[in-house]
Amino acid sequence: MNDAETLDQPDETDETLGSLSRPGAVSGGRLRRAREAQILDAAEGVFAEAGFSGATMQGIAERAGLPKANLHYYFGTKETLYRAVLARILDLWVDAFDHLVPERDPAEALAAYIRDKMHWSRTRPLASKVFANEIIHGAPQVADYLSGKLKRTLDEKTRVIEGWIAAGRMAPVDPRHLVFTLWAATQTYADFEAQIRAVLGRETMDDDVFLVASRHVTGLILRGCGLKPPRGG
Amino acid sequence: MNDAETLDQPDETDETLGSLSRPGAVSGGRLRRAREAQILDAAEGVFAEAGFSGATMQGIAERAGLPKANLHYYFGTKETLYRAVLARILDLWVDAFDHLVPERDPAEALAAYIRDKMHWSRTRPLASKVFANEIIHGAPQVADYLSGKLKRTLDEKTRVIEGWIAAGRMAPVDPRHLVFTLWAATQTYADFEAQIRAVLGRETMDDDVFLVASRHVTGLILRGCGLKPPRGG
DNA sequence: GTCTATAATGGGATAGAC
DNA sequence: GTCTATCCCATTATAGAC
Repeated sequence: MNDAETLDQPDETDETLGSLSRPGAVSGGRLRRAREAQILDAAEGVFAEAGFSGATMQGIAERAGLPKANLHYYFGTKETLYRAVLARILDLWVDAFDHLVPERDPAEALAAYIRDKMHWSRTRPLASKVFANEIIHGAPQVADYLSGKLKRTLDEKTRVIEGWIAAGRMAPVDPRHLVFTLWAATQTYADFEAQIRAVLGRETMDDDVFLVASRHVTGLILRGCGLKPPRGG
Repeated sequence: MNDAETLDQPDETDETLGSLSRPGAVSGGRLRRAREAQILDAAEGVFAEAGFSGATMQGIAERAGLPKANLHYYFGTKETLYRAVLARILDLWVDAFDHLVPERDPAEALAAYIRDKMHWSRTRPLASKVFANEIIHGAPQVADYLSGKLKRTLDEKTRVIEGWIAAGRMAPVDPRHLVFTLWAATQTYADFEAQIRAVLGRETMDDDVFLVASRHVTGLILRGCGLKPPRGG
């Protein structure tokens, strides 16, 4: 199909999306890094709003304030640029799972995970949308990341949750499906923001919506797991 | 922007996507209806896999086993065909809310709603993906439906849930955000199926996955609402 | 490194025969 | 009503001047 194999680097410690700069380009150069970030920011927005096929290099160039040819100079092709955007998003999300460790109180750990995920939905909704779009269309670019690094992380966290359950510290919930629900319940405030705004009759997703949403998700999930919220929130 | 206004029919009883056949075409004709369904099925699949921009009329035609020009004969433009696909999906989903009525037991009502929604994720994942894609990209075609009919339905069901809470029949949960969580937790098994399969290490989403998923979502949400599952499920 | 101009492709839409 | 052949535009990518 496509060259998705080049994304998979099972021999390396980190199974991220791999080498994303052009073959001949050295990574250094403060100016280069700044230009790349400028282009990635613009691309994230356009890919989020239009999808991969709907996005145009011209549109990304205009949003970045650069001529179109510069994008090709820095990233070669539209697909490479798209993969670079995805890689940045995965880097962003990988850390939230660190809260789920055996020694921590389950209620505190889950509340912290929800807080972090809601934070990214609030501050980086465009990144979330690009990722959602990629998954809906069958994950052609990130399939190896999902079945590799992400699967191993989920397996590890599944054991943590099973440990909590075995110790009687929370109700017997399917750990993997609990995580699916956590992903869905938090990311919906970024991905489906248009629907939520519409049915709430709001022009914008303000802080107060996210405050209520965070309290709701935390309370509902923790009660669902037989836990009490750690704080008055 | 676009002609979204034509979708809004505030004076009619039903705020669906409105007249979707071509202006001159009479609706009758058994053969016509069959051909339209054939095209809509193919279009749903291609739009789900590729998005609106990524989908090609050629690809839809091949999937339907028809020449490309026939699609234009029946639906005029690509956008009209896309709107017809969306309209069919909304018709499909509108009924699940009927379970949430004041006189019914909250646990039974919510469990029935979850069951129906999981059923659609299981049997019509492509439809769910087309809708998800539309919302992620800002709901350009269904904005009026969301802020019209769907908002009114949600407002009505909010009052039902508030009634249950006021009567002490369930825990005090924000009704609207509860619905957002229900939508997210059920539709994720259709929309994010590629991710779920990848991290579960499965080639296909079989019945057993949906069985576990349904039990999980029902149990977690009902406990989160301070309710006990109505059956042994 | 940056930009203009252009080549090459792909796809939506339609004309017109049957 | 159905289908083939074709038009025309938008878009990716690149050549080559600066």
